[in-house]
Amino acid sequence: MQRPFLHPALGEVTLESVLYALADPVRLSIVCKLTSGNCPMNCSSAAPEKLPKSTQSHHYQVLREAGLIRSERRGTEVVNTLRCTEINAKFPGVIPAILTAASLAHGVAGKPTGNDALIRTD
Amino acid sequence: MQRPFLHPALGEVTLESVLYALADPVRLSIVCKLTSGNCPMNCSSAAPEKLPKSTQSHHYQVLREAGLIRSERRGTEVVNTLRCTEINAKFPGVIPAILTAASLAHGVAGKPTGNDALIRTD
DNA sequence: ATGATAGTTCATGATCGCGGAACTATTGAA
DNA sequence: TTCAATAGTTCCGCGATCATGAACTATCAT
Repeated sequence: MQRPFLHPALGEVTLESVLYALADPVRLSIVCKLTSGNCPMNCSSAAPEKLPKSTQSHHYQVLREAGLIRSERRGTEVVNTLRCTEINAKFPGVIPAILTAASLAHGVAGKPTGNDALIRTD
Repeated sequence: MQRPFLHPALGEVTLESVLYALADPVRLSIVCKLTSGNCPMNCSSAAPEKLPKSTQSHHYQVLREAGLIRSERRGTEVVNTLRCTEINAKFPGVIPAILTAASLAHGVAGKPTGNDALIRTD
């Protein structure tokens, strides 16, 4: 727990890494919880239950390095805040549209490569 | 070349798979070219040059299975069209915001996990 | 000090993605 | 028709990435 958190400067944040970070159901649900709940929220309360701590930690790292969240140590826990105003300044409308779509699509469902039930057309 | 193309019905399309598909610089540039150019466009002319055919083919498969493009065989080539009106009906504003951000961010740059030059904050 | 809590780091097995090589299908000559 | 060219696809192997249990670190309360 000694290594400091590394956050990209806004200039380093790429659209691709933001999309990549949000393309995972776990991370998308974390971001949704952070938007809806009282924003400075510790790791385990924003992550889905029953997910191993180590896995949670890696997901937070991805979100952090993508520039989506800022993490700070507060005693024994880590509180995370969205950097959505910053990101929104750089990529206008992207985050709001995604979060709206996520809540439209009810709660968040499906896996990154959910390609069941494809229909043939050729 | 015999297996027919499989396209997900709109109901099967998930936000996560759409974001995942667009999180790759190659695929994002393909989608950008499809929006800007005359839309029904064959594979090699929409993909970046110097990319191996097999890699291109895999990328088109990802875009197709994410529901972002529709592919049809026309003689010896495959023409691809965006399904953006459909997708936009399901996830309003997401695709336009991403495409706008992509062109803002100049042409398209950076890699999915581009985490160089992080700054320390803790 | 001891234990509890909250999260990180390490190591490893599973999965994924890229790309070369071989293959398939279609078109256009000879 | 056969032959070559064109446009993609499919197979396969290797390297990179991901998820998770186990061990570790840091902080707080008693």
